[in-house]
Amino acid sequence: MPTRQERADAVRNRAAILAAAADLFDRADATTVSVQEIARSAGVSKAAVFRHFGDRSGLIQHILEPRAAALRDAVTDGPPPLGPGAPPAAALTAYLDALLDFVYRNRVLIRAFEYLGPDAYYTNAASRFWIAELGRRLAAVDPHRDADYLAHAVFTALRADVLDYLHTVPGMTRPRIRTGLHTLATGAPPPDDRTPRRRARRTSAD
Amino acid sequence: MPTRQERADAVRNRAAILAAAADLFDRADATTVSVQEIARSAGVSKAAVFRHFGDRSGLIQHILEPRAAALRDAVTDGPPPLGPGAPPAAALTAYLDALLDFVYRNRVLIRAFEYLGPDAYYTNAASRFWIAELGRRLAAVDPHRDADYLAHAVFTALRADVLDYLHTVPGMTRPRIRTGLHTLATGAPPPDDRTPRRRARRTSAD
DNA sequence: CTAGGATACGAACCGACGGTTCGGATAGCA
DNA sequence: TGCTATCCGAACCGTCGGTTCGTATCCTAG
Repeated sequence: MPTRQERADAVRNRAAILAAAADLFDRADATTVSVQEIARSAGVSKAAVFRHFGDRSGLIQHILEPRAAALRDAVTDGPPPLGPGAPPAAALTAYLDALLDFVYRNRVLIRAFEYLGPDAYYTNAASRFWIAELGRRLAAVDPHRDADYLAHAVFTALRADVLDYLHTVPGMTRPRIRTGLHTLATGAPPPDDRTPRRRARRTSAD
Repeated sequence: MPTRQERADAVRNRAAILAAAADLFDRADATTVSVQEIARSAGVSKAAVFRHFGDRSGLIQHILEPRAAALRDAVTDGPPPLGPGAPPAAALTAYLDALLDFVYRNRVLIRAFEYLGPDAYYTNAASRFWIAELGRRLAAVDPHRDADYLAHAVFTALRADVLDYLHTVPGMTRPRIRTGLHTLATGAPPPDDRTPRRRARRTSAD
């Protein structure tokens, strides 16, 4: 029994919801966007949103997934150093840079996801993949450290809310965060680091 | 004009609310405890809770503050190595241990606080104090690293939700987290570390 | 082209949330 | 004892994520 073709209005509405949601999530503070708003912005009833995506979490995942797929492909099948085959140190550097970039570009959406529930950020399939891969690359660089713990710690430092906070409140620039992140993961700045060396940097007198 | 003495029932109710809230928060998942529940458990109306503490955030802070005060005093005025006067490495080790212990003991309450809002965890006065002190001790140990960034990263690794997750999902023990945390902060395990050395530790086959 | 059954639609509804309003009870003070 | 500032709880508010259900729409078989 062949499944009936999907109704045209259903296809249209789902696309409209996705577009409206992506737009609203990317624009505003993620936690303040209600499903009601998204539905209204898409010209659709709230029930339609829940029918298509199950719940708020499903909607967010549907927007985030295609964006994450590109990075995942580059990591598993792309050319080195991000893809497989590069020497461990270069592989780790490229991976950290790619993750930082990805989280930063999608930070509002990821924050919405983090905010879903206590462990939502860590226990979803995508994050588990990133963490496992991070652990592998860390272990390849230095098998003496506890790569599993370190992977979780570094991944935590990559949380969207953390990056957002570091950027807006203490005003840390992205290169500085990048340097700090690499230092955290490897004990040394990345090879091409351009941030000035500093001794006993003092907190700015604010 | 001398202020009238506070009404006895007001004093009684405030104490009852604090006790009930502390109990509920310590017991259950922090994010699921509603003000309604607290009020009912204290034998008081919901309005009474808001009258005494302003809002949910105020209530949580009122419970957390006295617990934090003890640690803060030990850090600023207590005997070394937690208090001032110890050599930098010992001061940092003691501080990390004290923070880890404090967060772990009060993790449910702190999670409730973290959950209040996006930057609530970092921007409140107490956290700013812990982060600044952490930065100072980190800088004293190694002035070459970016102590300000590192302080934020280590403090993030000390978030209650992170510790809770590490403990319950990947099943990391507290000594292991402690070792990882010290390694993160200093590049080496704490001097009295007892966790077995491991090379290329593999993720358990789950 | 049309009839009919599947399917998606939105309006109305649900319980619970944090927070507010307000008239009435009550405790402190003279 | 009586006045009054204070504190009380019941009822209410708008909004949230999520569900129910009668109806309108769309695909498809004849």
